[in-house]
Amino acid sequence: MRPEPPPFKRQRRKELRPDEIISAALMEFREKGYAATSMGSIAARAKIARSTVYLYFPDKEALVRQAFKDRIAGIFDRVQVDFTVHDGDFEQMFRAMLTLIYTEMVGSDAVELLRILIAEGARFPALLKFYHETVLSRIDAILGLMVANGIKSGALRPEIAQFDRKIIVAPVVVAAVWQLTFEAFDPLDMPGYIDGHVDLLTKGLLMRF
Amino acid sequence: MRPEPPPFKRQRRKELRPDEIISAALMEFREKGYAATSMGSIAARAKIARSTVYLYFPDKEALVRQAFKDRIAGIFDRVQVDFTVHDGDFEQMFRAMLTLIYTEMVGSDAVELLRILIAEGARFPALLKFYHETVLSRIDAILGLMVANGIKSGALRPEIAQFDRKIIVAPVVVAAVWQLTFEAFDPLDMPGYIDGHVDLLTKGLLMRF
DNA sequence: TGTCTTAATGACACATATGTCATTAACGGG
DNA sequence: CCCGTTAATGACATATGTGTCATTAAGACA
Repeated sequence: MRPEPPPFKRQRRKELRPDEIISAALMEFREKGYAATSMGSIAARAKIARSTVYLYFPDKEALVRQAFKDRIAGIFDRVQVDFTVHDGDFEQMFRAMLTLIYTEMVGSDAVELLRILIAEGARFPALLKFYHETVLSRIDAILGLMVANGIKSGALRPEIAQFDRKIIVAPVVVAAVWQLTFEAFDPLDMPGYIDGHVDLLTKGLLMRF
Repeated sequence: MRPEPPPFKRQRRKELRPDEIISAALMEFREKGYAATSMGSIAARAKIARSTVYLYFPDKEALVRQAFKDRIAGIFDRVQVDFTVHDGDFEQMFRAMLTLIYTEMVGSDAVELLRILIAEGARFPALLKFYHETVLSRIDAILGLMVANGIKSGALRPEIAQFDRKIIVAPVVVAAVWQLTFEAFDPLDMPGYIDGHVDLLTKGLLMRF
């Protein structure tokens, strides 16, 4: 893809290559999309020969699978807060939890994973399943505990137990999708957006008195 | 892509071809994704020669642009309800409006447009702009009027005027994204989902008394 | 039925991608 | 300092896609 004017001295670094290749790949995916990105352009971005990529990943699919595992593992490494215990102030807790999700999901490179998932998921059921199990069902489990505790303590309306909990975090997903599409020419006011989200949730979910 | 065993009699139908080609293209896009779909496979699906496609569309980008215009125009042809006037029962009206959006957006082929938008939008700003202007800003305008009227009549909390109105319809987008990804192995209970959405909205948006 | 317009086609020249494998050279251990 | 292991490379064979254009034949009209 690029001519590389000076013939660099070739370097041997077995351990670092996989990460370098994955980073290069994610950058290419963002610019051209997964399907339109070639192994050649990934190699060029990583400053190695195309055949070197095949030394570490049998094909593009294996590469993207590893990218998912790495990035998602990174998120869960950074986030280990327990939101199932709370002091009763649900507005405060919602805000803290949502701000965290917004930061980790919308404001990081991980949004790119969502794009790949939506764009190519139909071709890679394994990727869908992995994301579903490692991210979605974990978030849903946390939300489920939160809701159950909130209902038991009398802070939340009992009807909420019946809800599909995706509704609660839906605005986060929308913010992520917005980031992937219209953000460039119609940017989101994130603080105001979060305020609106929290306000809707608390006034909607909290027991009226 | 396909050998076509019997040599069909070639047919001349200038007027019908564009629609046939677009339909074939959308089916291919759903199965393989936009970027991975070739003009050849579109032609094969439409049962015409590959070069015939170029007779009607200069390239794949022009084809997808026309597909967007056609499908979106179709939606607005079918939907001409005015939600800005209402009888004061906001829960009823929310349900009616949301059910309509769910039907037209999530339950139809139009979801596929959303997938293309998310997957390829970065490469086609014109497509993003078109969708933003023809779909999103229209829906937002309707929501804006609804909210303004609701506040004026005392049915809705005044704070809502400050909200980003994307928050109100966010669960619809999430349902659409779900349809494009996890629906196959973790299907959404749509009626229950809509109930939850409406419940959250009304209890959250309506003036408490 | 014969003729004309033009929609439809098949083939060409070119471009880009993939996966493999024999060859090359980086660099650490003796 | 040399030498062996093996990471890295470049080239090959193959496959798939694009856009163009001269040729073919469908079907309307006289």
